Amino acid sequence: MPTARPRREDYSESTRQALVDSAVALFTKQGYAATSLDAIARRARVTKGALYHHFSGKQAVFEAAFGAVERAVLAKLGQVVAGPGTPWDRAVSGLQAYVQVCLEPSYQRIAIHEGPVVMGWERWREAEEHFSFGLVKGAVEALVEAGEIDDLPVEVTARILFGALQTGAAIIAGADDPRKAGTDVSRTIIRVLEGMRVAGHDGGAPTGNAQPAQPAASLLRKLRG
Amino acid sequence: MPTARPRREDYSESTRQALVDSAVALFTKQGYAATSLDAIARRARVTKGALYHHFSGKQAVFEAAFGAVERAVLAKLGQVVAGPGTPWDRAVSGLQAYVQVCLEPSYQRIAIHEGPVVMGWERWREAEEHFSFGLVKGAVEALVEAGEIDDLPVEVTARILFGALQTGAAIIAGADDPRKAGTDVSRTIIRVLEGMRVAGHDGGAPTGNAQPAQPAASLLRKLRG
DNA sequence: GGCACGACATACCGACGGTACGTACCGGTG
DNA sequence: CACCGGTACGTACCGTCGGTATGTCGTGCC
Repeated sequence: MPTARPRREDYSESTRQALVDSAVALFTKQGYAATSLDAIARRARVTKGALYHHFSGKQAVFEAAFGAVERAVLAKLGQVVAGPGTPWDRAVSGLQAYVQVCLEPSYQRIAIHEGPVVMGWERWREAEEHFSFGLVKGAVEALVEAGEIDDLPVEVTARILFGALQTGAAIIAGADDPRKAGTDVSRTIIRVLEGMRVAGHDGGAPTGNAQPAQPAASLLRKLRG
Repeated sequence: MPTARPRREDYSESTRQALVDSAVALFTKQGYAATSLDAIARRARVTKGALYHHFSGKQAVFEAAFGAVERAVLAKLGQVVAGPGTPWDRAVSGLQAYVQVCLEPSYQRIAIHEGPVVMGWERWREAEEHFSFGLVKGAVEALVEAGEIDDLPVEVTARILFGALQTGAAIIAGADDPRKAGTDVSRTIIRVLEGMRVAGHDGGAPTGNAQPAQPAASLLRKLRG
């Protein structure tokens, strides 16, 4: 019996959203293993029964939280990389925006650190394809297409760059002086990018902007829920 | 031989080792959360009571497994990076050796993927400082000292490179064709390194090799146990 | 105005991490 | 050789948590 006002009067969707919000908050603060379903439900002012009505289990709750965090990030970054300028400019500004996003504790913990462990690496990778990694990959593809960087294998280059970005974000998040760490990381990664630039190339002609991959797949629907 | 070592300690040590081996095997196969202490003990042909005699809890068991895996890797890589040649050559060959090491499922799962989550990022980072990351950092320091690469912040550069290496390893481990993925990853990362090279530099004078940081700290003793 | 259905709550089970305690065995001592 | 202390386990048990089965209340519908 919920002591406060019964949630029943609200809509089901609101309850589900409250559960997701609760999960994001608790997973971010305590991590997946240390967060109980009872705690998640209690914070949303419902019981475990309600939780199991909306989700098939703890992992499903995590994936919903993961999806919520990723969609928020995607909304923030989508504008930046789709903005004006050359592919190179957009890549650099997107990079800086991403580093900024990575300071969000929820993204750090849920999407980057615990995501692969809880969801399994393969599934996590598949999901990431449609979210932040999709943006990075699109940016790299645009750079190659524009002849800005050497024609390395796109997939591998994008993944490695993605890994470097995540590590950079982790550095910033754990640093004593996040501001200084932020500039250090940005400088270093941009230096890496410049190192991969084709010799004598310093700003090519703009090309059509590359959209991230098609959404498709039932996984997407689950994460979108 | 100073004092006669009682047989009992041999047996005890052997039991502990069996528990660690069992833990490494099961954590690698099933992951931390899905592995029960009973299962670990059973595989070592003892009971949970014995396990709790040797370790303070599940996390301590994981850290022992982590230490075992990391020490094995360190032994393998230590020779490579301490070998002959210029800092640049040693860095490149060490890089390739590390990518090779990363194909070990135990290292992938225990050291890289679950380590930060189970031990906590800060503690994991502190431990890594004395193991594989220590080697990478040492190599980067040597490169900077030798004037091979630009004087970016060493710590940040090393960490980002480390992240890139791990990601590369993960790519190889999950690829359909590991051989092709291996060459792609090596090529890409070496390209990244070359991109960071100081312009017009293609092989400087050898310098004194930089040792990884001092071992010290009680954490080390625990992991060494 | 019953009635089916969705949206929860309640009660309970099994598994697992952790603890308390019992016990067999070894080495030393008188 | 009897005795004793401590180590290296085994056994029994508890609390918590993920998951399930079932009950209940409101609401739209005929």
